[in-house]
Amino acid sequence: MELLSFFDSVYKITPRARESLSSLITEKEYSKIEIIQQIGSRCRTVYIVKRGIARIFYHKDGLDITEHFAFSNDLIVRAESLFTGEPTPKGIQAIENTTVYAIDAVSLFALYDQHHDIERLFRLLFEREHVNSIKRLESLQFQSAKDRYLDLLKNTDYIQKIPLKHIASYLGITQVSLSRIRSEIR
Amino acid sequence: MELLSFFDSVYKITPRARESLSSLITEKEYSKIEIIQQIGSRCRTVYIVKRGIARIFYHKDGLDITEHFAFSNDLIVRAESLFTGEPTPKGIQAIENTTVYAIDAVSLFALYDQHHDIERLFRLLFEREHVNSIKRLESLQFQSAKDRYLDLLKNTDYIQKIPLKHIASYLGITQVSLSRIRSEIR
DNA sequence: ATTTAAAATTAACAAATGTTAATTAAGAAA
DNA sequence: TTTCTTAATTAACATTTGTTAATTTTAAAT
Repeated sequence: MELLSFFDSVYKITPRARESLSSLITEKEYSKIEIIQQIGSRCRTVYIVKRGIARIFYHKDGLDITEHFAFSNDLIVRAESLFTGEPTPKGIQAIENTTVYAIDAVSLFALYDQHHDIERLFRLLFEREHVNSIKRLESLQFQSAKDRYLDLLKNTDYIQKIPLKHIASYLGITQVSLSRIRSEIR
Repeated sequence: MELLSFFDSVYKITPRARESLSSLITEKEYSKIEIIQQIGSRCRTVYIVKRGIARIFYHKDGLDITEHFAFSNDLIVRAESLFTGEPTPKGIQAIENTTVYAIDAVSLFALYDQHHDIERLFRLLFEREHVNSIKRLESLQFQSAKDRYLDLLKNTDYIQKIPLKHIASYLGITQVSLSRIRSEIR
């Protein structure tokens, strides 16, 4: 399975662990716009995008805000819920027709006890997410919206497949501001 | 040791593991303003604040920007370096006279191999940091500077011990803007 | 205590981003 | 295609935040 070789590239686990882990992995397909996890739910599934694009979003003052985009091989979890067990005001939605690998979190965490190396693999995977959060923090803390947009253009393929309203809220600005920035650039 | 009971409250490890871990823990004192880790270095130490206040900071366009504050029992690491091995443009500085527990990261990671439960303990500790990063992201993405300041006031004791210029950059605004916000509040 | 340097405030003006509303463009459904 | 709905753009004006510089306050050093 493609996912297992991706995992291998992060940290190689024993064949036995690999066997146990692969039995937890299922595939799910979602069509464009479809909700993968409802707002307000608990995060009890670790998703990894196989193909397509998904986003984490929430509502604030009636606005729809995108917190995160995920592309191929990206994890997509609502960590503030997965790690605490608390419900989260955030949901997950497919932006394109999207296939994800899904791993039940309770079963996964149970496997951690039996296989030290599975816990390590996922520790390393989540550490990458952690670093991503920090990078994003840096850009939101002290870059102008225009610079954040230019960085996003530079670093993110598939960007043209994402509705601009989602990009705007991801950047922390209104859609109108993003339009203005785009017109300044050209 | 106080630190070990704090660790116990997060995840209880075996006495043997506890023994091994405690042999790695040293204490260091830093006086106000003193640099704990230089900008540009690699993060090879996990610090936990015993008492006092420390910050993670970096320079951007000649400005000093505070990315993070740490108080008693808070971890303070430059995760983007600790988890990747790369140098980081960030440094660590004591804001008050500060005592930290220091754990050498290389030795710690070596212990992970021998003690599954030590790896788990630190996984859980770093997960908390990860969740903190996400919370901070939310506030920077779509709250006004005034709301961010009010939240900080509400949630953070000792805030009055931190120079306003550090608070301003932490909030992603200039010191002048923070002064303006403070005068509006009263 | 006095002096000195650094931090915080204030004010005036500039730039960036938000808000509302109208218009155009794009995409989905029939 | 044609129609209809949603997304994106544009414009005008409001608000927030930035910039510079002067002033006051606070804290450090002597």
